[in-house]
Amino acid sequence: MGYNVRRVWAALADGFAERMQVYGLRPADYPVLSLIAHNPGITSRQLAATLRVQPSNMVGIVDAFERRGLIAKHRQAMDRRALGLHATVAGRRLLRDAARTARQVEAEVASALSPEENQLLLALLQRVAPRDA
Amino acid sequence: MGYNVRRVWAALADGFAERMQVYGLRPADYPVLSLIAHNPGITSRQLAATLRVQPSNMVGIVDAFERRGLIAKHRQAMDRRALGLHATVAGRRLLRDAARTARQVEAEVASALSPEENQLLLALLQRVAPRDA
DNA sequence: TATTGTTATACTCTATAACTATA
DNA sequence: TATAGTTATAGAGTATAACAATA
Repeated sequence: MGYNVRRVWAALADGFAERMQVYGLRPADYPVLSLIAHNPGITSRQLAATLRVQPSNMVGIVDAFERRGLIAKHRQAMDRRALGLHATVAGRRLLRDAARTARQVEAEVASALSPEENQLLLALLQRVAPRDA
Repeated sequence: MGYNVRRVWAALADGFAERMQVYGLRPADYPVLSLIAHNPGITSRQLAATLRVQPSNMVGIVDAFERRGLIAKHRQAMDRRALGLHATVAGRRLLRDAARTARQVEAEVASALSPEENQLLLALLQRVAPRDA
């Protein structure tokens, strides 16, 4: 069971990493850009908490996005320590394309099963996944 | 889907890593010891090929096992470059205990589903898993 | 005092390249 | 010349510790 979960996960992760290179994104970059685009004004601290990663590890990712013009930082008025992050038009466009490719990777892996079986697999995985985390 | 596979995999991997510490084993150590115990005389080269890892990465693991008295190396007569690896009594005992614990981790994760549902999940995962790799 | 973003640093995992001794 | 084991090293990825600015 652990073995098979690992194989499926490895197949998804490898295919995902390879396809994201086209957009200049590493696997860890994608969820960060997605969170920023869908939660305008989110801080790097909140990103780290959501992704269960240390805040220091967000710095490089966020800075690279800013240098590429995919996001902009806006110092917040109410708490001048915090930097609200916002996806630019270019960032949203890149994310849209990357998300489409990500869905393709999932579709390819899922092609081994019928739509009903995929739904069933998803439901079973969700019940097995830890409740809180 | 990728998200849920990742969550289940992370839960399994974290629990597994934590429980294996009791035996002084890191996650990557377990399959190596298991392969040696079940394939007496296997070489580090064969281990690396089976686990799809570079041969150089086997050195530290195998040497640590030898230092702990869990395995013994025997220079092969027909090819004096190769070192056949054999689990010692202590190594087999440790593996037996570690394997029991590993099964417990799987059982805990699987406890969210009925036995039939677990079988179904396993079958679906096997069909989604890549054919060759 | 506590928190945000940041720097510097360390550890793990895995990869490549080059060496030695055998073949 | 090719292969088995090994060494040294490099690159991700993620962790901890400590700092300046702000709360």
